Amino acid sequence: MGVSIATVSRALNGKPGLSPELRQKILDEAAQQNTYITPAARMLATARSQNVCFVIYHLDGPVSSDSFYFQILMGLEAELRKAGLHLILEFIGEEEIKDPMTWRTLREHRADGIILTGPFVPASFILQLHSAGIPLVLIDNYLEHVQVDAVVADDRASARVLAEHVISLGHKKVSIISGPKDWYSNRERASGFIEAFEAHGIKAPPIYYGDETTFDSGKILFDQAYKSGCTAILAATDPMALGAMSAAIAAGIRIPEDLSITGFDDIDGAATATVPLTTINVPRNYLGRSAARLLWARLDDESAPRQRIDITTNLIVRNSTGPVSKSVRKVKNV
Amino acid sequence: MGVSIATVSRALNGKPGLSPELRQKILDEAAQQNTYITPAARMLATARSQNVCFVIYHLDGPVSSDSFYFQILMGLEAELRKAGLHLILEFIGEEEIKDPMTWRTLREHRADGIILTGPFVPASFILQLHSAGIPLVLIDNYLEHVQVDAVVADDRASARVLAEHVISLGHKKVSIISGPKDWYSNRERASGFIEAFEAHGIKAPPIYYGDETTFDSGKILFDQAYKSGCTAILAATDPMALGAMSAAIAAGIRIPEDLSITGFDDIDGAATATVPLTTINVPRNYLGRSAARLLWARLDDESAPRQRIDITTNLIVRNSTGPVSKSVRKVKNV
DNA sequence: CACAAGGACGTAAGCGGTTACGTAAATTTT
DNA sequence: AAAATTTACGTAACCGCTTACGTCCTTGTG
Repeated sequence: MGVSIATVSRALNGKPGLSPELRQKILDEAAQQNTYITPAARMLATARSQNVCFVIYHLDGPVSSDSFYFQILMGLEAELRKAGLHLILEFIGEEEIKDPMTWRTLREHRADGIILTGPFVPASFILQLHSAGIPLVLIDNYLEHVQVDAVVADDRASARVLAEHVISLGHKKVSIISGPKDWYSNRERASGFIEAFEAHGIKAPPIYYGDETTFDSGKILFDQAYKSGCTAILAATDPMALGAMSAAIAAGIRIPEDLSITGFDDIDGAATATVPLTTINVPRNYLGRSAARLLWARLDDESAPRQRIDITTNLIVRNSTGPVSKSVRKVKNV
Repeated sequence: MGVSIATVSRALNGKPGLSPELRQKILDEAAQQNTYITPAARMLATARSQNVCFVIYHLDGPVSSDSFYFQILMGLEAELRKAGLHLILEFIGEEEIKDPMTWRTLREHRADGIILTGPFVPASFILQLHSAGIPLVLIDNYLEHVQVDAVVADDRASARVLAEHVISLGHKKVSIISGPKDWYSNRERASGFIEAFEAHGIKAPPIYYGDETTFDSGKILFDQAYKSGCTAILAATDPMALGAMSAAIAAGIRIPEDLSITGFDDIDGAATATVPLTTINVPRNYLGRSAARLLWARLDDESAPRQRIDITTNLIVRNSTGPVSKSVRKVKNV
């Protein structure tokens, strides 16, 4: 009591121009009365919401990699919380991707910054946001030649590691099954696979593209891929690998004796599949945390140099990969 | 131009006291200029944020049913969007559960209402929120004797259906493996199982409790459960069922010839497990949508009678359940 | 045709903070 | 010791919207 609201404001916001004793007294009193700054008023006065919008861009229909995003979300929330920021979640689709300005959260300035993800965000959309000067961090997306903050699981390097593993088991005839090539991570992964083979002087494996990266898609692509006479199939995602595995087993092909299969992402079902899947584990929680920290830094200093953070992943070797067996080739040659 | 801000406000908010022509003109002009009401100012003036907070209460450590929540989130967001509401996501743990007032989003009044979920939300916490008069909707939780809005997957009825299926296959000696009994859904599911058996005059199956509802937990409980000489195991969750399945297969037990196993939830890996799992599918997206609609109605009319919405689930019969086989019993009797 | 009633729109007072600016007291400078 | 700074805190003008109230112009009524 007896203190002006200006002084209280200064105390609560840790601003200078106030004696330490008075500040402490105000702080104590506020804590005791469980008082809190009304966000609306602060927002109005400062034009800052303390909100961050996490945006998942998806085509209509179900989002495939459910738990992938959820774990990112958990990491994100935990880290934003430390910075006193709140998390607004939004899914955007076809309509708002055409024109960012139709996108309500953005138009309303409900968030101070944006964390954007999704497997196939159009570059034009990212560019529009970026040139509008909105603090932005990309997850699992990246634009060459444009300075925009991003945190990505190092798909290409991970793919190389996975391919190295397969090569070390003696496989030389390999097929790659992938989803649409305009998805950033599909491209990166395929490139990584191929780089590894070329580095070993092995002919680049053929890539079979499907429309999706789902279980069914893997199942469908299996036939083509196997027909090429390969001893190993590298899938762009776990669901695809699982689908291929399912088709293989149905065809009486033994895994890994007759055929090795690898996935990518280490989804929930990978460890508990018919044959536990050799795959790449992405520390998703950390992906979220890094994105949050990156955005925080950006909010703090608009002019700081843009960063790209590569998160390293882990090769998880399970039972779906094994040494190439001579006998199989014989059978196939009959 | 030439219109007072009061009139614009009335037009934009669809309030009366304005000629249709002028209203349309203002609306058109606003749309054209891509103007939008500043949320902060509106919040300050109306004391409403247009935000809804989705809260997942979890113990420290990883949240198990990842994709479960994610699909709820998607449904929630889609439905809230229709109502012009925004979704704030928050995970709360031990600290804030003790005293809701330590919980920042609540204290700051950043959200107009709350949607709360988590497998073991303490009743005391729910009661505090409820008695504080905060618009609240529970997902997969319910308090007897307290009038609070809730949308729940009908665990008990689903469990009965699942048990009926197993009973119809001839199983009489069955074991139940479950997680902690203080989790709402674990209790409900076990009750449903037992009800079905009692309805058929079959002795209630024994329940084996674990500390968690995970794959590992199912693996561990398998031994005890199988030792009882059962021909079927009903698990409280899919991961548990998968864990039990893994342990069974490792022990040379054939599924479903020697042992039937059922899960619950139809998680991603259920269909692609070693033996595709018979389980209960919960329409999670719809769970989220219903919760959103319920909260919206509540925000609209505080005094409306509370509702509890039971979402019906679907029995998914796959390959992990089969008729009880006589031969197995013989082997066991040796 | 005078007057009451209602409709259409403008005026201005908040909503609860932030912050540039002003002022009095304490401290340093010369 | 008087002047010049610096420090500590209060004053008040916004921030952009909602809404009670006031004014003016229509329209209805006896």
